[in-house]
Amino acid sequence: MDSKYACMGVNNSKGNGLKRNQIMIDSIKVKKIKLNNEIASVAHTSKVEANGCNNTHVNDNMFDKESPQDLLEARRQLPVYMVKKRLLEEIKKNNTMILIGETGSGKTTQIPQLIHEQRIEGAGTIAITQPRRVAAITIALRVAAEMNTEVGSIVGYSVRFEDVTSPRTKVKYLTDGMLLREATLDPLLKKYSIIILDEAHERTVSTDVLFGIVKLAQKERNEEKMNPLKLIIMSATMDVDAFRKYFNNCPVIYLEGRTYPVTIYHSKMKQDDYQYAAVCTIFQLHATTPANHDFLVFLTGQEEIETVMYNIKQIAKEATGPPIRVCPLYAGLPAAKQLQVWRVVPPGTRKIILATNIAEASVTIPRIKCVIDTGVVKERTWCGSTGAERLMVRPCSQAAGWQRAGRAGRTAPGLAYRLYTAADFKARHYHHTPEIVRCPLASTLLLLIAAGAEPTTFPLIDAPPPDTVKASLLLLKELGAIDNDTNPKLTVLGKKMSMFPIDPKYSKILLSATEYSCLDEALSLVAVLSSQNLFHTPVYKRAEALTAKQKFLSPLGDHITLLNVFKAFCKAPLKKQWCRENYLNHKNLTYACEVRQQLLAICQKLNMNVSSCGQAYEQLLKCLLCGLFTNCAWLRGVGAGGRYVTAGGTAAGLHPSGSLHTVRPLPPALLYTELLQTNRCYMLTVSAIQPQWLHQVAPEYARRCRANR
DNA sequence: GAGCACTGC
Repeated sequence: MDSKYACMGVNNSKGNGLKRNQIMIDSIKVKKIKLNNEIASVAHTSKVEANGCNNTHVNDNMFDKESPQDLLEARRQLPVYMVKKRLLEEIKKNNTMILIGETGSGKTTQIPQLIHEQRIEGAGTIAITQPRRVAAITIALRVAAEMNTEVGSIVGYSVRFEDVTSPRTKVKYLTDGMLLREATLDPLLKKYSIIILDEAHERTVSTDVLFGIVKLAQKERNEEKMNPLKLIIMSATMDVDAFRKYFNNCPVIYLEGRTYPVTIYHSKMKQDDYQYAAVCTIFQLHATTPANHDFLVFLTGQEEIETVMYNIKQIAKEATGPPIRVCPLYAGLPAAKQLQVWRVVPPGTRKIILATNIAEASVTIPRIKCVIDTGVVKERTWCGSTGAERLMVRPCSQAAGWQRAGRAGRTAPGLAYRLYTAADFKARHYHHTPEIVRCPLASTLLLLIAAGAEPTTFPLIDAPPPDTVKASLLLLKELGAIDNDTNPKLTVLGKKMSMFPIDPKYSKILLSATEYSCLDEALSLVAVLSSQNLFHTPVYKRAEALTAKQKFLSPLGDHITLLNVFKAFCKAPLKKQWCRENYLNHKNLTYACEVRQQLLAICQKLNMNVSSCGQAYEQLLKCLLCGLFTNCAWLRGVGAGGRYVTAGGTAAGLHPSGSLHTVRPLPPALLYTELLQTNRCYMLTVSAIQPQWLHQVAPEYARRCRANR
């Protein structure tokens, strides 16, 4: 092996016949955990990878090939199946428990089935939450196949836009966000007798809030002598001490997983340029390893991936070794291009996948032999005082490092090259900071208040900064959703706002739209604003992409431009082709259409009149201001040197990618959707407004703004 | 005249 790398613990396989995963040998976490019940310690070298994987890429045919006998045999091979008797005893005995199961233990697919076979759930339903919709869907399909039943009957799933359950459903997989939505209608979650929160270590805002919801529901149902609620917290690896403390020292059970050993190499020296180090490592390995070894390289974003891809292609022309197929993989990539990653390459060709952390947990790529881990991740941070967002490249956590390395051991033993030193790795945080302490909280708080909780006393494992809570409550007060910001109660408007699965600023826009006779347009625009970027701009086709965008541009600003794109998409007969020609993201536009339908259904339920403002866009912009009035900026100075200042006093510029960037004279006042902090502070998705509109739309806020300015 | 990771309702 190249001397650039120091090898860590390669020969740690135990002599007792247990071929343990290299990742688990570094047994920090096993030692750290004080186990109440060490139930299972089963390891296998079976040729079949456990099917309990939580992050399967969608594949409709995946489950059809196996006969019921095959399925049963596969189930029996799973570590969790081997210890089912003791596990079930523990589940019956304890009302709350934490279950730590490594990848491949089968916990997600088997435990709900085992519980149901024993009818432990009684008259209620078993809910199993997942952070991602693909996971909820594919696991439900798998479990239905294993139980030899149709999905939607005994086994079902519920995700946004899709509810495949029936009154008969006893095992229900759903996204954590979906269960949270259900909690606003029924905070005691009465229809469930057992709730399993899976992938708890990911610490999404929804899971963190659900912890509190289910804890309170369990307590209250107990006190009111209602049907009891059993809780199981499941996770791969996690900060068990914090979780145990939170759940009153409940028992912890450890289940061993089943993955293949991955040998980890660390860089001996600190690397100053991880991109360069990645390219060097790729070609060193390329020259020395067989062509059928696929590489997976973790990078931080689209631009970086495109640059590295370009460099690889240039160097490959002169390098020795087999032919190379490079595949980019990031969320913003159109779906058709993403699929290249799963396509089989001709024999003798090496596949090199350049991915963001989408490949860390969200999708699984088979046959990866080598992982090259740059050790960095792009993370969104949010500045509460200015409201600006920032994307920063930072070192990833140890947990992420293990997760990335593990991607090489899914189907066979693998190798992982870390482009940072072992000392660097050890110095890192074990986990990343939970999302709830670093994001805006207005929508979460509105949901909590709607679910009858008190925001100030609600139990959370990690409390968000008090300033963030205060600012978010103030915003809800200003939007008219709550009556006061110390002991908040929902107003009539707030009750309606909480019914929409979108940012409260956006639901306020919709609820104001009837007044401006523009609900038709507002629905489209809010749907687009709630989706991801509609424009696809590859670095090397920037000019073409810009030209294509011209025909949608509106001099009024980005909001009307987005509306033009959306309207044109709805009319286009051949949507996929049309999107390709116009450098637009078909997936995100389709998603926006689905969101619009959902929002429309809620508006109809509220008896709102869907009228159109036609070309009278001033109406629409005033309506936008009803929800976004805290996002105004005013011109300071004149001419090209004109600068804008936000209500919070932050100096901000027009982003060059926006529709208003070249418009002169500069509008005296602007409405922006987001603030982005890079080298400078930029306003994103901006429209021009008349300064007096703010006084018409939000007089109280306008007065306070003026007083502060 | 710059550059946006990933989820979810």
